[in-house]
Amino acid sequence: MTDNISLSQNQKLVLDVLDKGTVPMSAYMILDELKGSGVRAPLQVYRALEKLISIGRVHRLESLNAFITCSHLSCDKIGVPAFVICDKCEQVEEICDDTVSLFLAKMEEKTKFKASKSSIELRGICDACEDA
Amino acid sequence: MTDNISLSQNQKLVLDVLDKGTVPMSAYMILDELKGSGVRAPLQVYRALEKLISIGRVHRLESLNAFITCSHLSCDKIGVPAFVICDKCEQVEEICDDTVSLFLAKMEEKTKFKASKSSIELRGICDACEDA
DNA sequence: ATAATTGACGTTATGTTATAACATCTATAT
DNA sequence: ATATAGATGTTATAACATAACGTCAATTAT
Repeated sequence: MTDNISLSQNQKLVLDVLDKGTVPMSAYMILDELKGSGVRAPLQVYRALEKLISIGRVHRLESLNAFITCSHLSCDKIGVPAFVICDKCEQVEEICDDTVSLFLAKMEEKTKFKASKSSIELRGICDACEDA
Repeated sequence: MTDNISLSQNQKLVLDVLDKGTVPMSAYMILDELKGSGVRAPLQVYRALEKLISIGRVHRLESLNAFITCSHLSCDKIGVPAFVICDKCEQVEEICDDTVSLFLAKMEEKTKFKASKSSIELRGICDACEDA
């Protein structure tokens, strides 16, 4: 549990569920977890997710239609993340470094494009699962 | 129109619709276009798309839930594509070069990960729309 | 030749993901 | 005290995708 100040009740609930999970969760999985806490409808979850994403506490994985907490508390201060997603164990590694930012810069230069909300997701098999 | 040999009727129909479109289309948009050609159900479209994607003639844009034809006829021979998607005019540029492949190689090395079906999508505003 | 396999087809029903529209409600700032 | 901003709750519906069933034609193995 970290800096939840200024988050609303539903936003805290959703973030807590995601924090506890070790793999990405869909909005409806989150909803199921929160059925006991007074959260009843998909929109309550989606609205909380929208807010959490906007402040960088949560990321949406486009290729999974699922959500995870930011592994840096908030990526906003750091940069655009890339996700490395194991299709076997479902673990996700969030990479947010020069390799990614330089790649993006190069792409923007080459295409004369101003990227604002990119999605970089590598799908495959992680080292641990490969060995197993 | 290009090398459609060995494609089935439905596969050809779906590919033709995508070829005519200048922007990504959802499966249901494609279905609407094909209502007059005897294609009736979503599954017929999804099955054709699955095949077309598997042979590299079509790409799925995860962040849009939409599909476009490969701008290289088939990426299979070339490498992993990255997509630069303008949120204003919806034009998509497909980039499939060293910048992308070197980035992927670096990421794989760094994370000890074997990527098989990555998704790289830059969302933002293209040069033309930026100026306008 | 013929049985078996493969890949495509068509249909109905259903599952999953996401948002529209409407009505409150509370805190903050003027 | 009142406007406004953000959060809430609810119902209904839209949009995206697949399961499960049965059929059929082309290929290939025996």
